[in-house]
This record gives sequence, structure tokens and C-alpha cells, in this order.
Amino acid sequence: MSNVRVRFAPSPTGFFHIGGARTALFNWLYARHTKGTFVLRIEDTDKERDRPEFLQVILDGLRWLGMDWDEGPEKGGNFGPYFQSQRGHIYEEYITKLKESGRAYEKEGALWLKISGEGQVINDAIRGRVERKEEEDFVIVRSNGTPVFHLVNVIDDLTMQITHVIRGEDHLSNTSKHMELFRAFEATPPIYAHIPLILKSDGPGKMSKRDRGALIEEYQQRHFLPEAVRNFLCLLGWSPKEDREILPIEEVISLFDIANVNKNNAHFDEKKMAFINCEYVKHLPLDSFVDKVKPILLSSKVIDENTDKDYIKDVLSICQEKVRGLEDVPHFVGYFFTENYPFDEKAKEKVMKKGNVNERLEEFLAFIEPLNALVESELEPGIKKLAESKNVNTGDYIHAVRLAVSGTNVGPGIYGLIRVLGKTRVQQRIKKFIA
RNA sequence: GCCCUCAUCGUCUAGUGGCUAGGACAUUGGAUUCUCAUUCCAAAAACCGGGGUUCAAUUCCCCGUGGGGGUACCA
Repeated sequence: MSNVRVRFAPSPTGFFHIGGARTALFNWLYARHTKGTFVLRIEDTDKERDRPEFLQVILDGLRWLGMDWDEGPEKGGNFGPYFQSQRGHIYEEYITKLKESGRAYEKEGALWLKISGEGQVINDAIRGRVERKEEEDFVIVRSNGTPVFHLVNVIDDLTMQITHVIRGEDHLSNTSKHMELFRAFEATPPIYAHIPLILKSDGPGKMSKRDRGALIEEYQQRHFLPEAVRNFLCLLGWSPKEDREILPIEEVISLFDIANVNKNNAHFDEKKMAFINCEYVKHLPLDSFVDKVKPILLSSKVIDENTDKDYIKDVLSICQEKVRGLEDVPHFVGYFFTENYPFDEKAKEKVMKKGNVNERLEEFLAFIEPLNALVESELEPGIKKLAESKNVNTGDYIHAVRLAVSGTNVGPGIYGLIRVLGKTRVQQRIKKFIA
């Protein structure tokens, strides 16, 4: 284990923002890369907004994304407590130090820090040398007695022996205040690394919690694969510097370094997020795809506890490569599990326009009648031969059959579809359609 | 206003003092005489502007412009 100690310090406000998740991720990656320590600290000092039950949202989100912490809530550690609300006595102690050294003074009931008057040089690990001078004394304890963010943040980083502060660029301007505080405590500031922000995909400014795709909870609810979300987040501000984008987290850990994090802000791209999720879904082993999809099909009432397990697996095996993500599966496979499947009017219109649909279906029925089991290896050449003999396109049979047995014109490959539905069901559905 | 910061296709990015400036998403067009929400192929698409430095700048420097952030007894 190295001596690197990084931290993620969220406020439990009831949601887990994508920007926060990315900050957590970069801290976590750096900790794992350096074999250091990832500390989770909860900044729950805002009485107006913070609620204890909101903590769970953050913890769930972190776990979901596979970011385990070495110290913090539900884990403990030698530098606790890890909730700011429980660290009051530590703050008192440090406030007293400032008063005694003459660096803090009271005015109008609030405690102010007397600035050094010198420019602060930040040797940012990402941005290089940044110079900024704090021009005015600032409040560190409000007149109601509560300490402000800058003070507690610095005291926590100091006492938790944080070596690298990896945080959003929105804190870059605050850093001069924080360095003033470290100097006032006669301590060496940590190494700072300010990572770029995630901007809205369209309008101006950074992602806000109201923007589509801004909350980790949204991806959880929409059944995104956490590995995919994490992979996408890795690519926002960092790159493996080769022409690959989908890469396992172990590889990211070994390649990641704060020195090669980008400086420029990145716009959120919903489409790319969806694409990466698709890639992960497609490459899931079938068994794990089935395991993940089953509960979704159950809760959307597409299947129930009695639905045949092998049949479910058969259906999913032909659909996996076609679905657009786990959340689309119920809609995609609905007709496999009910005789009451809806007909897509546009698809119907498109197929019927070709004409002679019933004739084709009759011919198809006659073709499968003598067959025992319907398998791809017989269906494909059989239908082609049938089409040739009638002097029509294979597509005429395929489109008509697909519409009749599924109610739509999109789906898995037709031969697999017919095989999985089975002869009896295919015959019944086509007959019902013709009638 | 002041302070800080950033700048390669629409978007995410790779890259270089001399290259046909690479990849991915998205887009468009083909192919798979089986749909497409699969797959494959192809196309279009970028170095913000102006000054320097240099034999040579997309690359280095300066100034603009544009974006972003900060300017709270919020975090």
C-alpha cells in the first residue's frame, strides 16, 4: 500500500449527480492505480438540505458503480468520524488554534480569517502552475456558530492526511482560500488536481440535476449496466490514448493517472452513453444476460413465475444481439409470451401494401405442414425454394410471416424466431391472422 | 465588473515544429435479394481569429474572441 490518500466528499442531498460520480471515479481510479487509500467522507453540515436517509443514495450509487471505499461510512477507519456532523470537536480545536495564533478574528459575531496578503501558487497536477491571490479576509465561522465549507473541508483533509485532492474545476478558484487555511494551520497543502466539468449536451452551463441523464439513479432505474456507465464516465476527460474505448476496469486502473486527465470540459452525450451500454449488453454471457433480464420481465409482467425457464432462455438467446439495452427487452420480446400481442399499424400497412399477403401465408402454412420440427437449417433453404417456385421474393414470405406471428416488422432473425415460437404457435397465429 | 481556467470534426477524443491530422458516437449512402434497433463497407465532417518566434506552425509566445467556473455568514 502506498501513502496516497484521496477522498470523495459528497453532500447527501438526495441524489447522486453524474459529475460527482465521475469525481468519485477519478479518485477511486487513482487510489487503485497507486494502491493507495480511497476515503469516503460525508459533508452533512448543511442543515437545510441534508437528510440522513439521503446518504443511502450515494452509498448505493458508489457500490452500484463498483467503487469500494477503504475508509468511511459502514467501513470505519483510523481517521474518523467520517461524517462532518460528528466532527464538531475537531473543528473547535482548530478554530481555537487560529484564534490563538492571531490568524482569526471576530467581527459582527462571525469569525474571519486574516489573509496572508500573498499570492498562492497551486501546482495543479492537471493544469500545471496556477496563481491566484486571495484579496479579502473571509468568514470561516458564521455568526450562528456553524463553520463554513472552506474551513471544515481543509481541516478534514488535513486531519485525514489526504495527499491528493482530486475535485471539480469549479473548486479551482476556492483553492487559494484553502491554501490560506493550510498555511494558517502551518501545514503543507495536499497536491491539487482539478478535473474538467461535465457540461449540458445542448444549452449553456454544466450539467444540472434536472438535465436528462444527470443522475446515477436514472441509469439504475433504466437498467443500464453499471460497467457501461462507469466505462463511459472514464472516457469523459480521460482516454487510454489508443483507438479503443471499451475497456475493462482493470485496464483503466493500470493506465489511469491524474497527469493525463484532460483540461477541457466535456459535453454529456446521451447517445454515446447508450451506445456503450449496448456494447456491454451485447457482450454479456448469455446466462448473465438472462439473469439480468428475468427480473425486468417479471416486474413488467411480460412473464410470471411459471413461465418456462428454457423457453425464456431460447427467446433471449436470439434477441440479445438485437436489443438496445436491458430496458428495451420487455417491449422487444412481448409477443413471445402472449397470444394477445399488439399490431404495429405502420408495420402492418407497409407489409399489406405489397399485396397477396394471405396467399403467401397459406403457401407458407402448406410448406411447414409436413415438417416435424422447425429449425433454421430447414426453414431457410425451404422458404427460398418456395419463393423460387412461386416466382416471388423470399422477403414476401418473411415479411408476411413476421407480421402475422409478431405484430411488428422488427425483431430477431426470422428463422430463429419461427423455431423458438414453435410449429403449433406459428400455425395458430398465422391462421388467426388470415381469419 | 473583477479573478481563475479552457480551446482539434456536431459530440467525446488521439496526435505532431514538417503527417493524406487518426479513432469513436451521431449523421448520410451502400451491402447482407430477411425486417432493423444487428453486422459489414463507404462518405461527409475539425486544428477559433490576429499578430509574432521559426526555413517551417494546428503544435511555442502574446493579444483578441468564444466557452466554463468562481466572485456568499451555499457546498
